[in-house]
Formats: sequence, structure tokens, C-alpha cells
Amino acid sequence: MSPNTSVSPPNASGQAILVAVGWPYANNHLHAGHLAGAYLPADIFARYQRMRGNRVLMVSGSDSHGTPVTVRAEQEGTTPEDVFQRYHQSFLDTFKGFGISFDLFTSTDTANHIEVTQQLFLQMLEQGDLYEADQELLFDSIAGRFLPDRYVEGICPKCSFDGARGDQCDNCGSTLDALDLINPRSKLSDATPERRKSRHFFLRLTAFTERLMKWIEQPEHRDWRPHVRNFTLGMLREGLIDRSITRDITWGVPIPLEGYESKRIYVWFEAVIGYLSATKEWAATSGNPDGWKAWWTDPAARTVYFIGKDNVPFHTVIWPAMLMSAGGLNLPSDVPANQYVTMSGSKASKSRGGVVWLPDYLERYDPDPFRYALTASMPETNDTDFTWADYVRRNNDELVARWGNLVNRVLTITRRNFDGRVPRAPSTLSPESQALLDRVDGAFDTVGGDYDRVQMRRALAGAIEVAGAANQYLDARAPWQAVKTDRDHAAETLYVAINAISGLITILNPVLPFTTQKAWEYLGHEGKVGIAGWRRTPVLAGTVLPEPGPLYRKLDDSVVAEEEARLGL
RNA sequence: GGCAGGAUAGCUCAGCGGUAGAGCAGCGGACUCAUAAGCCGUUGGUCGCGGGUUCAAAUCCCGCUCCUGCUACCA
Repeated sequence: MSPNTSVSPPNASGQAILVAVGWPYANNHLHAGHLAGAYLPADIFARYQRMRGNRVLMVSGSDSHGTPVTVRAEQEGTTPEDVFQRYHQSFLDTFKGFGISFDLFTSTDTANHIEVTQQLFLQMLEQGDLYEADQELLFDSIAGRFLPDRYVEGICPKCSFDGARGDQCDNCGSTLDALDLINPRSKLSDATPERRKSRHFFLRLTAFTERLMKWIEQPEHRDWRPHVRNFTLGMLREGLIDRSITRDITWGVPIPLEGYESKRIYVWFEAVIGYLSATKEWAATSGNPDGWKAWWTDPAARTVYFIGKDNVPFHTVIWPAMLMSAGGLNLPSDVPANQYVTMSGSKASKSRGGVVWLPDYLERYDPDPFRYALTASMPETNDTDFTWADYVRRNNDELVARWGNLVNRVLTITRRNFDGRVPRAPSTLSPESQALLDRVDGAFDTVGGDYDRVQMRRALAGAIEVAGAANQYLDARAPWQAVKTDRDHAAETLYVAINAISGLITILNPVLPFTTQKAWEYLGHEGKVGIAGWRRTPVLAGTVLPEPGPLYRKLDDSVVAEEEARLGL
């Protein structure tokens, strides 16, 4: 990927960029890990690319199928549809609340998705990339369900540890086959599972090893994140395994063939197709049914997948293999998978607590400070730890004090001393004034390049540093004094500071969409931030400045203890 | 077991071949426009351990210790 580092005006015919975001599983609310891992970086990336004038399409949807949804429905005495609908709505509310700017957030429970999935299924079957075979599986006769390996526990055949899961032993770390467990028991009902044969469809992954290897080794994939690239190469070197892509369940996408009424296509095969089906849905809805091709069949398009690291194999091996089988569709340009965020040192876990639920957060705080704090410690190269102490510090020291206060102090002095209007600067600026504006303009290149490479931490650090430079500039020129002795000097300072802020607003907008929009209006600008593209929008002398308000609230230290208690660790 | 990432100032982390850096915390100072914010200065580290390569290593190589995570038949 060549980083876009040059500043260009908005351009309706920019590059087509598909921002594909992992599909959340509709069996619980979203938490901070989801946001930091996938939705926030995707949103920052999309907002930046839109301002660059690129044709961005950002899609995702609820993954409505799969065993845990049905399990949860049974526990609650309701239907899978009900569970899925409830959380789907929760997701929509959460994205709205945090400003995650999807062009479409749909679900796998649509007629369109089912149709696209079945069509691809049949196409791959015809290609010979799917085949039928019998599979021996464990069946829980009390729950009346075949058991995924993870739902079986027993004694590890290798180390005799009692409590090994069907897929892996937590004690000795070896990968297991559920059929080899000694004294197996179902995690659903505690029943002793019985062996049953079942006929299923398999994805012939083994046939794709060579092609995938070639694809990964293309020069443009060299700068994929090391953990993504190496993990994928490792899988390919070890040898792929054909996997069954159907299950004995009734909640899911039906198999479009006679005699398979009691089986469904399984989620890991079907959910990734959502990227394609969602694009088609968006195109159809916007009145141009062929519009999806701009992102999927035009080789000039860029498709970037934002997911958590646990999802890497599906996006760098399985989905590309499926796309190769289908033919004529773009393979992922990049999969900048993130690592994990831990909460106060504890891994987010639904059972053990230690989770910041996003709907919960929004009841008490504003979205931008969370976006800011999570971006500042985004798990791009390693797991990171979120603490409320860090959140409060970043809010108070960086958002309130450094950035918010910069805007506030500049606007206040100006309004008070220049009749509420932006003062006029001399035609030739002093060197330090010019230097500040140059610094802001330069940040469009450096920070923009970081956004483009999906290095959000670096981007944000670079942006906030410029706010620091603006504060230094102000202190050096002390317009609050100059206004009494040399009005022209003060006028230049404030004019320059206001214009520097204007640039900073645009630069920070991908991370802080809500508060930068507010600030944008405080400068007398109209419309949306960045409407003029990825560049500093000048604020002209004489512009009437409306009364500003605080962009951020200072938080009391007691928030830390309160929220830590709420984490229940 | 395999793979990845980490181990650098009290804390969070950046640097990734060329005289140890930032923010916060601590200490001192000048200022007062601002949500008592901002600015300047300063204390503080034998860069996990042991070898090696090099004129030069936090930075490259080998070995070791500890931490985190991933490991497609859960999403």
C-alpha cells in the first residue's frame, strides 16, 4: 500500500475503499474491546478517507446465527430471532452513540444475505471446492444437539488433566479432537455425549495452499502487520485442513439443496460473505444494483478488513480462498487486525466481569473522550491495558487542558478584544506565525499518512502535539498583554491561532467527530468538518465568532474509584 | 508445543545502529487570556539476564528468564 501523503482537494472520483468491519455476534452488548479492536479504528480510517475524497463504503452487520445465540435463547426461554433482534438494536444504538459511521450496518438475517450466501455456496460446489463427506460428531441427547468441540469437556488423553475442552487442553496446551477425550461430558447439560455420524459439506481448503501462499507473498502484502502475516504464513506452511461448513442446526442459512432441511450453513463460512452481501444490499438500496462492483470487481479498489486478532484465519485464509473460488472478486488489500484491550489488567470476560459495556458507558459519559483514550492506547502492535485512571488523566490533561482549553482561550480573548470577530493579520506574517501554520499544514501529511497506514496511536500523538505547539506559540506572544500595547501584534497572533485551530479541528476530526464539529461551528464555519477536504480551512478576517462553550468536561478523580468498582474485579 | 508481541525514568509508553526520550507524577520558576488550564526549567534510567557482531547496540545475532495473546472443528 502506498500511503497517501499528499494533500489533495476533495474529489468525488477518488479511490474506492471498502472498509469492512468484523461482524459482532448478536448474543450480548458490545464492550470497550470491540470498540478499540475494530469499530473505532475502522471509523477513524473511514472518516479520514472520506475527507480525502475517496469513495468509502463502510459495512458490517450483526452475526445473527450460531450456537451461542440459540443457547442464550433457550436459557431465556425465547427464540433466537428475539435474542438477535434485541442485540442488533443495541449495536445500532451503540454505533450511533459513539459516532461509528457505517454506510450500512445490516445483519446476516436478511433475504439478500441468504441469497448471496446460497449462490456462492452453489457456485463453489460446482467448482468442486465444496464436497460432501460423513463426519463423526458428539451428540448431546439431553440438549438434543450436536456439540461443537468447545462445548465438550473431559480428561485430556495426553496429560490426563480433567477439564480439557474438546478443542484444546488448557493444561498442556495440545490441540485435541473432541472424540479423543476421556469421560467426555457436555457443557450444555452435563450429559455424556454419544457418537453419531452426520453428512456434511466440506470446504476444500487444501486446494488453495499454493495460491494463498503466492498471494500473501506479493510485495504489496509485505507491510501487513507482522502478527497477521506470520500467523497466516504459519498456517499455510503447516498445511491447511478441509473444514466442514455445515452443521446439524436449524438456526442459520439453509442449504440450497434437497435433503438438507435439518442442516444449515455454518457461521464461519457464511458470516464473511456478509461483506459482499452487505455491499450488494447497500447498492440495491441506493438505487444502483450494480454499484457493488466498484469495490469488488474493480482491481483499483482497496478493501481493508478491521477485525480482532482472533478472527485472522477467517480473513486471511478462508475468505480469500472463497473469493478465489468465486473468481473475479477482490481479495483483501490489508487486514490490520488489532490485539486485545484488557481492562485494568484483566481480560474482558463476560463471566468474570471486568468489562466496560458500551451502552452503559454512554449513559454516563460523552463519546469523544472514550474514543480519544482508546485511540491513544489502541492495541495495534500488542495488547494494551485500559484503566479508568488513564481515561480521566487523558480527558483532563489532554482533551480539557491542552486541546479544549486552547480553543476556549483563543476564542475568548478574541471575542472580548476584537468585537467578536476574527481580527486581520498583516499580509506578511512573522516567522513564528508562519512556522505554526506550516506545522499545522505539515501535520495533514504526517498524521494523514498515519491514518492511512492504520497507525492511529501515532496519528493521534502527532495531532495532539501540534495543539501543544499552538499553546507554546500563544504563551510566547501573549496576546492578552499585547492587546493593551500593540493591537496589531495581538491581532496577528489570534488570527494565526484561530487558523491553526481550524486545521487541528480537521486533523482531529476522525478521532473526535462530535467535539470537533462543535469547535468547527465556534469558528464560524458551516456544514460538516472537512467539507472542503483534507486541508486547513481558512478562517477569514472579519468572521463573526459565536459564543463558544466548553468542548469537554473535566472529570473528578472520584470517577476512577467509581468505575473501578463497577468493573467488579 | 508453534507463532506473535512485550520486558526502557515512580507510572503509561515512544525510540529500533551513532552522545538515553515524551506524557503523567515530583521539585523550582515566570505569567494570568482560559474549564486553577497553559508556558519555562529541573530531579529521575548501568534500556529483563548472559554471550556475540561492530569503530559504535536499547537498537542486529545467539541463548535464557518472566509476562500477554493467538493456535482455523466458539464467534
